[in-house]
Amino acid sequence: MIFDVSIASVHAEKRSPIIKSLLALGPDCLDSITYYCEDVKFPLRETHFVDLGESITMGPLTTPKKGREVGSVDPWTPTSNLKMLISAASPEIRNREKELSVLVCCLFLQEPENGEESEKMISRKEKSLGLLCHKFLARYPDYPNPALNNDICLDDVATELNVERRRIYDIMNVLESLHMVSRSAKNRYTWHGRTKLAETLAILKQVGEEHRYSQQMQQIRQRLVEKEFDFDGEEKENEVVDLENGEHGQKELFFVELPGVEFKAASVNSRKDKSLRVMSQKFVMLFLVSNPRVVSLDVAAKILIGEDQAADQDKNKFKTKVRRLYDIANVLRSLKLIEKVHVAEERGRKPAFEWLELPENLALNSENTSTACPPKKKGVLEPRASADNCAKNLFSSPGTKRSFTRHPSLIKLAKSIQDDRRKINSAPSSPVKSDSSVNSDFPNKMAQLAAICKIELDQESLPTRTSVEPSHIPLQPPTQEQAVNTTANPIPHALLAAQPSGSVAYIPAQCSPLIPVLLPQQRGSGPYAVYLNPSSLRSNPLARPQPTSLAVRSMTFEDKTGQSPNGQSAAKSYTAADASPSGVKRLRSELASEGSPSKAKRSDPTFKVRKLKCAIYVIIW
DNA sequence: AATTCCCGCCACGGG
DNA sequence: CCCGTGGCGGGAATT
Repeated sequence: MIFDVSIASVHAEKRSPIIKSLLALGPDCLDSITYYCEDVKFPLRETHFVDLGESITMGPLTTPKKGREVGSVDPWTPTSNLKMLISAASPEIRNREKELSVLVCCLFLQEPENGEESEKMISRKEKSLGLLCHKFLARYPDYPNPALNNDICLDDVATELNVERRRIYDIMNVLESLHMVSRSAKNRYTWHGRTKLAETLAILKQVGEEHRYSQQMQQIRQRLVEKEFDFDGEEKENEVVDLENGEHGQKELFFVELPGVEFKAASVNSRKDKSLRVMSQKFVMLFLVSNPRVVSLDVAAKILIGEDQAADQDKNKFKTKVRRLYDIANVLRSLKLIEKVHVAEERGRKPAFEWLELPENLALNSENTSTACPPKKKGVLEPRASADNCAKNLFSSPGTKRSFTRHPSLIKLAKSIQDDRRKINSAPSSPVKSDSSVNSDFPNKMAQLAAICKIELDQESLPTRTSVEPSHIPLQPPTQEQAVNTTANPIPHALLAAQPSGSVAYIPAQCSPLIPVLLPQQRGSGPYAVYLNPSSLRSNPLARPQPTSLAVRSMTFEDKTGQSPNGQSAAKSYTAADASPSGVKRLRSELASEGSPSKAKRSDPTFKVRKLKCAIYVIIW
């Protein structure tokens, strides 16, 4: 049996990391991967990967290449693989009953060391705007083919991501501020991805300079410093007045548009609104303009206020502004444009964000920029760059030249995916809800799970990201913003370099007990659970009962009591309603909006997992 | 206690 | 008046 490997509902362009991740697990690990189909066990490994192996060299998993790497790239380690993989997971999985489809999901759970606390820490994070944005972004390619249908229907998105509409607006607003999307009509957006990003940022930077944001920031910082350092006297005399001096008096900044992406529906161009959009743009400008590309929240908030409604008593205004900034920051963060850091200060630390350079910009503007082709990633990075490109080619649109032979079945696969995608995109999408909602929330669970895993990973593998104290300060006048820790990147390299990348030993050592998770019980060729065979990875005395798909199912969906069927407490499920006090409230409002036809039924059985270590999320069909 | 930021009420403007 | 938008701030969850 030959299986094609693909990652359902993750856009083709974003799949290669996942595939690479699988490959990087190493042959020995692949050996131990097993999948179950109707309780029948099949060996996985080569059947799946030989296929791809033809084009995607197994190189990465043989020689880690530990040498010097370019800073921005994660070292090629299982951990980073998993992280990539997880971040690429997406909720959108359409029913594809016709095709041979196998869903693979390996969940590595760590035994609850002392299982009591950490009971429900997931609830809030799992609803964060950043996470939501992640899920949203996974559905679309970074560089969409303009010829294709890149339509976005808010209703569909909201339904599929299982969130209130309101939240989608938040995301769309900041995406629009970067011209990653544009409103095409009511309830409709067009996806542009990152094709215009560099251009937009260039413009924003320019506008930012025109507005002298750099100077303004400097002033504010200055003020803050002396206010705090100088006997904290109350001489708050020097108002924010001179900020607006110059001919820019009250030259309110409106939405910065792009030549190409004008406002489509000639309706929306009113004044008042677009606040979030504009604020987002300003926020970004601050980064582009300030020299150490770090801006703290309060400074940003001050500037945004000062310019908006001049002469407005702060305090509450300030607080609100900061709230909005968090919102914006969260989506910028999931876009990987900024990252949270802290600036050192006498009074402890201040929250701040640091701009992350676009990989696009690293390659300068030495090539044609008109195509929809993503900028190459500079082969300098590492050997796996070739595999990367190749993987990309495997799934990208026809026409792109590829230097590898594409296996016939892969061609078919790629085509299939695209057809599928087309179908999805062109599906009727008025206020009509997705009919086949029977299984429509399964993907959500998957994504949720993966997302949760990601969070866990982020937290546990990057503990130094925000906690390191700056030991050196640039020679320039030490504005607080400059005292930023810059150790974030180097650390992982140092640590991980020590251990062989893609090492086989890593998995067993780190992720001991393995619990398979999922899945939906659709008839036909529904998804099936796959997991690493514990025995082959590590002799576990408490050898779990050989999980059948049934067992798996019950483990994740049928346990409402919070007690895992087979005595395991690693994975449970519960309904949103009984999960928290707020659930009651929500329930009520749900009932209130019952009548709305476009309102998706919010049954929200959420996974609760404790001590999640890492997860693999693969879909095969 | 401070920091984050989710949630959803409700206003606004177009149809 | 209805509905799509999205400003806004209470207050809960986290740190």
